[in-house]
Amino acid sequence: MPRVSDMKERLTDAALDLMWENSYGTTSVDAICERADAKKGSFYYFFKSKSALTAAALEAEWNKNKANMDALFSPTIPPLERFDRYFDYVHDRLAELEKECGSTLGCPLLSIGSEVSTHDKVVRDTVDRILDRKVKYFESAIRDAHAQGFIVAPDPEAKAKALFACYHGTLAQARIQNDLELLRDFKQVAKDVLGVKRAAIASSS
Amino acid sequence: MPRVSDMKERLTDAALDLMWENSYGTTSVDAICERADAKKGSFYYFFKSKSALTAAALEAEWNKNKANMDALFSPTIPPLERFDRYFDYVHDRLAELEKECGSTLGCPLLSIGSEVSTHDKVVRDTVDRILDRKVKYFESAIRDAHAQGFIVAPDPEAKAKALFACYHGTLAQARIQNDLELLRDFKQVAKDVLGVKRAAIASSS
DNA sequence: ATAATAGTTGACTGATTAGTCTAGACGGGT
DNA sequence: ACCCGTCTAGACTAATCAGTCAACTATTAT
Repeated sequence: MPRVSDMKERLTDAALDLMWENSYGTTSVDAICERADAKKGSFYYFFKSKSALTAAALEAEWNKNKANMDALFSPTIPPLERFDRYFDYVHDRLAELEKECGSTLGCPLLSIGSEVSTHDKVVRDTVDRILDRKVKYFESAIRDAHAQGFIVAPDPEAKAKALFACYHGTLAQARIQNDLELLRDFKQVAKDVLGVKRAAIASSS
Repeated sequence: MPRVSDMKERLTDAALDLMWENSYGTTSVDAICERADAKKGSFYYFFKSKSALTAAALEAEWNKNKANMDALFSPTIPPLERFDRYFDYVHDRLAELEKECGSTLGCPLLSIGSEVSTHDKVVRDTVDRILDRKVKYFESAIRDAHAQGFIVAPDPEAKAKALFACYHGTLAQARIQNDLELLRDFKQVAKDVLGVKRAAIASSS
């Protein structure tokens, strides 16, 4: 088997970077090729369309992040702490990206998914699948928290979906308003959604 | 002053419809003109660019809906009931649109805003401004609910932003997954976020 | 060394894009 | 009747788009 090329990865990386920073629609195949230092021919050797490349890019990103997610949501960590760590992690990553590109980027799954969902089944199904996987981390943390008596959550799946949606909404707002600070208060919002008993709140006015 | 034309409104209506159903990027000026039964010349007589038209369309949509929002969030209605009515209203409207176009569309401010925010200052600022106005309805309802002792919300602005983000996140998920049912449970989520005292919950398993 | 496979090149196509421009149609005020 | 400002018509441009293709190069297993 001759030649081993990293072109495929260069292309998916380039595509995700550009689409995350801008959008699916404004990211042209030419621009992806330029950033990946590829030519058109290589692009269409590996991917049959821009849409297929996008789906592949999202899957690749997921694979890169999976180990990280597994660690953040490790059953060895107290369940409610998993959320705090996860929210911190996302915040820090977005802060890094903000330094690089000057904008608060939010979640690529959400922005690309929302942009494309009504007219691109391939990408939409991919986004759906990945979101499902992510929500499972929430779900099992919630189930553990319930079992350990930290919260009351007889329906962990519904709770997980609700919290997930709230978090992504906050990420979307942060992107639109270009303001990472909107994520700051989310840990408390999460506790409200989860129904964690409030301890001493009435300290500040 | 000769001639009064409804073209401007036809164009903004057409633009919003198309962009809501699909996206900013996939909605071409030609397509907008076709749906509005206009010619290119008319388009650029009224609007200096696609971007300007989009901003105008979003503002126009806001103006159409403002009276409705005022009614839904009327101070004559008990504050927590305002939210329930609003969520019902949005649900019903999205259900209608779903019948017409076969997809759950979510919130156009969010999808267009998220798509465009990093590279179109005109549209982005417009979206920002309108979102700010909408969140004010939440804020004053929360303040009233606090004053009347239904909830504890010493910082109504923060609470309003949090609830708003959660709601929009849920709308975005519904769009991506093409599933309006995701909105069904939101009233309870809203109560959790708001910190409404739970009454009889432990009825179901 | 050579053949077969894996990957690369870049010119090309035809469709579509946002936006321009000139000529003229319409309709109310006088 | 006719003028003038509002609006419309639609051909046009130049750029950009996704995608195609046939020729080419590099690598490795034999």
